[in-house]
Formats: sequence, C-alpha cells, structure tokens
Amino acid sequence: MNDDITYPYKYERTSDIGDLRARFDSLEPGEETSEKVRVAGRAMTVRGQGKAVFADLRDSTGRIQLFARQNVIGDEGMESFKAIGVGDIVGAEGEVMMTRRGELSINVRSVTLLAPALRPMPDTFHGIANVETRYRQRYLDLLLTEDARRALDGRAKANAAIRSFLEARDFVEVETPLLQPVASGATARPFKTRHNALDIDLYLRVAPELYLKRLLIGGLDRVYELNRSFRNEGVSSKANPEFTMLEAYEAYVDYDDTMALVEELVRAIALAVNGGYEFTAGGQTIDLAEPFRRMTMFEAITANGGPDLVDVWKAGDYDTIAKEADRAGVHVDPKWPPGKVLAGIYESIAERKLLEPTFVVGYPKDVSPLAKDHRSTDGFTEQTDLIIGGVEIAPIYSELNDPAEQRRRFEEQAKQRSSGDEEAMIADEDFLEALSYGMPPAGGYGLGVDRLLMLLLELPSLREVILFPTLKPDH
RNA sequence: GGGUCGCUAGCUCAAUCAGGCAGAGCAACGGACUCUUAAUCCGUAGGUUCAGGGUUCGAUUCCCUGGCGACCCA
Repeated sequence: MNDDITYPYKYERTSDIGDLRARFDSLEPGEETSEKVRVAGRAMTVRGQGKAVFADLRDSTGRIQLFARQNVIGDEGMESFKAIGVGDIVGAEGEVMMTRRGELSINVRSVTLLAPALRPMPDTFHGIANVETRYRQRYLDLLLTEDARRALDGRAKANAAIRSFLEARDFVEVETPLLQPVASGATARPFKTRHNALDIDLYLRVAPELYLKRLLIGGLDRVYELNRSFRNEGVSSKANPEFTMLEAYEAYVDYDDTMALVEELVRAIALAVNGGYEFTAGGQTIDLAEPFRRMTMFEAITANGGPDLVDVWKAGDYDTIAKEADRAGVHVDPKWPPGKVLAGIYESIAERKLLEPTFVVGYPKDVSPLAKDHRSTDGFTEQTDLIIGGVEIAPIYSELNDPAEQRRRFEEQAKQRSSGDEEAMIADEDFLEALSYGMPPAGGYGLGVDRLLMLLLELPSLREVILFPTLKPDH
C-alpha cells in the first residue's frame, strides 16, 4: 500500500540542532549566514505560506525552524517540501539564518523524507490528555509531553550520579542473578517462571540482597548493584511490579556509617537531577541540605499524634498494642507477631506524615529478618528506614552476619508464612551455608530509585518516572 | 479486594442532565497565500460513541454484565 515510499539508509548530518542553537542563537534578525548545515529530525509543525513554507524540526537536542522559499529551493524542491506532513522524519540541508521575526532557521536548499508518519500524530498543541495513552504509547508522550522527557532525563542523571558517587568511594558495580531458585532477601511475593532445559522452577528476584552479601563473603568489601527487582503485587502510584533499586554494601561499618553515606548520596542525586537541594512534597518545601532527622518508631508515632507505646512495649503488653492498632485503623490479623502490629501502627499513623527526610531508627525484629539485633533495644534490629515526602525511600541495616541467628530469623518468617503471610521471607539455605564461612560486619541499604525520582521531579505517580509501566494489555 | 469517576473521528473536546439526524477545533486530503511560528482563508473526507446484552417506535444518552484506565480507601 505504501510501496512507493522509499526509506533511506542514512542521512549525513553536520550538526545536532542543539549545537546550532548554541552557535547561532545570537544572530541578528534578518541575518543570513553562509554556514551550510545538514540536520535531521521530526517535523512537529508545518506552516504553509504559499511560495514560502515553514516547519519546526526537532531532534533530541532541540528544535529549529526550516524556512523554504520557492525562489531558493526551486519548484521541484518546493513540491517535496510541501509534501512534508506533521510527524514525518526528514533531513534538511541549507544555510543557517535568522528570520526577520528573530526565529533561528535553516534556509532550506533541499529536503529528504527519511520516514513518514503514516498515522496522524496526536494534536501537537494540546498534547495527550489521556494518561493511559501516554503510558501505552510513551513514544508519542515523549514527543509531546515535557514532563515525560524531564523524567527520562532525570533518571539518566540520577543513574550517572549514583555510579560516580559510588565509584569515587571504591564501590564495585556487579550483576547478580535475576533468575533465582529461591526468591529471598525481601518480604514480597515473587514472580515464578520455568526453565525448560534444567526442568526447574525459577523466580524473578525480589531483591539482590543475599547475592550481594555472598560477595561480601567472597572478599568484595564495597559492592553495589543498580538493579531491577520484581514483586508480584498490585500497582499503585507508589508501586510497580518491576522497579529500580540501588543496593550497596560496605564491609566493616555499621548502619550509623551507612546512614551518613545514604544522606550524602541522596544529596548527590538531587544535585544531579535538580541542580539543587530543594523541592516540594506534600505542599511543603523540603531542603535536603538540612541534616536528616533521626527518630525511633515510637517517637515517630507520638510526634504524629499517636500514643506513647514505649513502656507498653517494654512491659510486653501486646494486648494494648493490638488495641492501639485497632484504633489506628490497622487491620490486624490475630496471627501477626507483636512487632508486625507495632510496625503497622507506625505505618498507619506516622509514615505518610514524615515529609522532611527522616531516618526511622530501629525496626521490630519480627519485620526485619536480615538486620542485626539492636545493640540496646530488645526486640528491635539495627534497621532504619529513610522516609522522604512520606514515602519509604531506603531501608538501611547493620547486616546480620551470624548464621545461627539468621537461621532463627528465617524460621520465624517460615512460621508467619505457614500462618498465611504470603509475603514472609523464604529461607535461603545456600545463603546460610555461605554465611557460615564468615561474612564481615557490614552496613547496607536498598534505595528506591523510582520513588526518589518521583519526589525530586515532583511528579504525582511512579508511573511518570517509569518509561513503560506495567499495564494490562488493552486488547 | 471495596468505592467513585472516565472511555465519543488519529488527538483535544461537545452532544448525555430531561432518549429524537453524532458535531467542532487541530491533524489528514484538495485549493489560495514569499517572514510564518497554535499561521490564516475556502473546500473534501473522516465514527464498532470501549464490548456485549436489556428497556424503547427510537439508545452515545437509561438499566445490567464485562474490558481497560485514573483517583480514593483497605
């Protein structure tokens, strides 16, 4: 049907449009240069004016106007220029000039159709209002929605900042299995798949944690993986089944050291993404340059209008804890261990109100199977969660390295699992064996890159910072 | 999982309240126009109104079921 269209193999460009902008934006209106250039990109608008035609051409570096005049380009050239439609990908050759109205342009000598848009482009003025279309056809969204390009750009900058921050501190980037025989390392339901040749079930990782710890055992003292992990859970504005996380581990330090490192890292990412430390979340200005707050889970609850549960917890009065959970609107399963109930109260009352960066220090052992016992508070571990804008950004641990204690924690999780908690952590026997060879004391963390980007870019949903968010097929 | 809302031309939206020929702008196509930039002007074409069922003389509109999405709640 379109057999008469030819699709050229290449187009030799002399410049990106951004380069031309940088070099020639200061031309005077009406000034014409003899600088002959060849550019290529997508025609975003075309404005016919009889024997003159204007088009806006955009490549990934910017936009420039094409200005074709019949007395310059000739009758045949004019015909081919007029044939350009909105959305077509074209190459153009001509001299750089500034129109009398002060629009940097190319005085077109010839134009080449490289690939037409056979389907009409969405309205280039109104853009795409339907978010579903924006997610399903992100290629169109990127052409028409500034926020979509901003998110893409922000992520690239964040990734680069993360790598340079960690490389500068001698962390080694590694890659560990996505396909795992046991999906452990996080309390989450995994995706299951099948390897035919090996005839085994495999799971997509819910976290790379236990493999990165194997590398600590293997003598890598500073290690990280900027990874995609997968959790078989619902989608929401704060969760996508696949998401990007940074996990990093450093031997011979504890979670206090790691908190300081994460604080610096978050600032480095913000600086790279936004060029500064301030942004708005929950209607409040957040200044990442301020020292991050630290509070216990109990303090976080009381600071946000909840009950003081310190003494109740110490006394082991779990009935009162359960009653308070009920009052806080937490749907407590009677089989839940007390620490999970307490964490539920905290999440319900406090978490979303913690707008300023806050380390919530100390997590109940029942919900923290991979961190060392807290050195001074019974029933708690040395896990802290960094909360920013009411969103959990990064759990940080003094990593548990006692294999006997790790086995007990896994057994505790197994109990929760057998009482119906499908998200309870699975024991990884191979990891326990590895631990028994000795893992150095270490601090580690997992940083939710998507969530941090969503905050820094002030976008309302995780799906805005994930190029192709998980959606049901629409047909 | 529950609730609310949305889905009409490629896109942005009307028409739905109170059932009565499914429309406009942009994009496309044809024409006019040599400094436009949401260009303008004249004309042409463009529809499984998300899908299926029901009520009705008649359904985009009312009812039911389903699909996809958004938001809120759990």
